[in-house]
Amino acid sequence: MGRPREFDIDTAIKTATELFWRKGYEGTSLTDLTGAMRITAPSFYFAFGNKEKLFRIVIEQYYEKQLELLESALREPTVRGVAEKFLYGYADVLTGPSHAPGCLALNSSLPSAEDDTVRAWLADLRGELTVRLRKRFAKARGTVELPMDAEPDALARYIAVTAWGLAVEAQSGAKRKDLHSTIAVALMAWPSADVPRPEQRSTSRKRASPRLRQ
Amino acid sequence: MGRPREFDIDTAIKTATELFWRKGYEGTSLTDLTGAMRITAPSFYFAFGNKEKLFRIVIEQYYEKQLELLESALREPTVRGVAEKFLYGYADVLTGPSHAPGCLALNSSLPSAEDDTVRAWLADLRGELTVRLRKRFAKARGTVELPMDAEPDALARYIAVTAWGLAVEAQSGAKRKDLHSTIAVALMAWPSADVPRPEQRSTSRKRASPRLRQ
DNA sequence: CGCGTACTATAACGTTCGATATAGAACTGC
DNA sequence: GCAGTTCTATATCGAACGTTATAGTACGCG
Repeated sequence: MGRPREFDIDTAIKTATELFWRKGYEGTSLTDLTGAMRITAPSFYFAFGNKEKLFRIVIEQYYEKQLELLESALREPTVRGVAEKFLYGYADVLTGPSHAPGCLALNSSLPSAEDDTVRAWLADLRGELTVRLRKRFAKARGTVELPMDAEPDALARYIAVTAWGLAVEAQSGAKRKDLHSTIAVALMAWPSADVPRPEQRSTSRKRASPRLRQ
Repeated sequence: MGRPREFDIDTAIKTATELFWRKGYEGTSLTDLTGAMRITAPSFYFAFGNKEKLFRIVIEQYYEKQLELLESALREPTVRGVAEKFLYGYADVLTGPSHAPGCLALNSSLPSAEDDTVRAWLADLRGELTVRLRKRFAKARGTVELPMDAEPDALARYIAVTAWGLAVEAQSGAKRKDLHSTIAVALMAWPSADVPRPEQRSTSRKRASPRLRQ
């Protein structure tokens, strides 16, 4: 059957997964891949066809696992259980110790900030925004606006997370009304202020009302 | 004072902004930039120094506007008003008609899917996940799990948005406990089921409890 | 052994990337 | 008009990119 392969293909795929996770799709060069796999370019092309085909293999393996998580979540007896299990499970994946932080699929588009001053800077700017929100919430804590045991850090991060998620959705093609109805749900996590002065309230907006709490 | 510049520099920056928004930072080549600006490479380098410096100008202009939105939101009399104003304002930016969809700063890392089969495929995979959630929620609607007037579409998108946002946060360095406390807040938007069978509930997790609703 | 097949090594392909050396053109101030 | 400065055009740089042609090596099978 010809000359036997001198490297383990599954190990090579794992190596590639790690690289894509850390450096993104375009950020991972063939030199990176073949170097880490300790094979030469022709061996790479013989085994995988090209970079994109390997990437698709990697992502498909990843999504198989993600789908397992999703299916398992969907089997929860309550829809809240579905949400809970999926989000916590996903968070575990994002912070798993055996790979770079974040989602492989999203990181592949959003290359790592490591060794990249531009991206590190962008991440900093994002962080700054969260800081400002946190300070505002911390100041409000203990007043009628926010109970004393609220967590400004968690609240600020929640707003930021929602914002980044909206940005991803928008880029994928979500329309304004989609985003608005999503925000309407997101705001249900928020405490209504106890009778703020009505004339100073934020610009009233018509918004979809999911009415989850009957 | 020497030879006058033959192109308008503000117009050129606007052109660059549009390109970065649509194609991302690395996805926008100097050929793209100089071509759209209708200037040659030396003119570009004379005017802007290099690609990164131009990008920083563009992003700084963008963040100035974002900060205006944020400051304006922070001046809201209630913290809920802050969240509301900021999120809706951001959504407006994301879907603004004068530029590519999404956030300029995030898109710069997450290059556009247009003319890119790999990224289009990744966006599709993300969409599929939302579809599955929606179907599950739609099926639950009208049962004890979910009231009849709930919106499966908005709920599913909310979970997805939260997930993508978590992914961005995780890549920027957020720790697992940060994500968990964020999720705890996110789940406050969710209706608790009316007494599900306890033995079938999802794996109980200790989680930070912001206790927003006293 | 020797043929066919499967894999690997060397070396280089053409293209695109961001960036520039060199020279010349267009303006102001003297 | 000449000097000094500022911007532009041509033409090209070296490096890195993904990819491949060519040749050779190692195995199973007859």
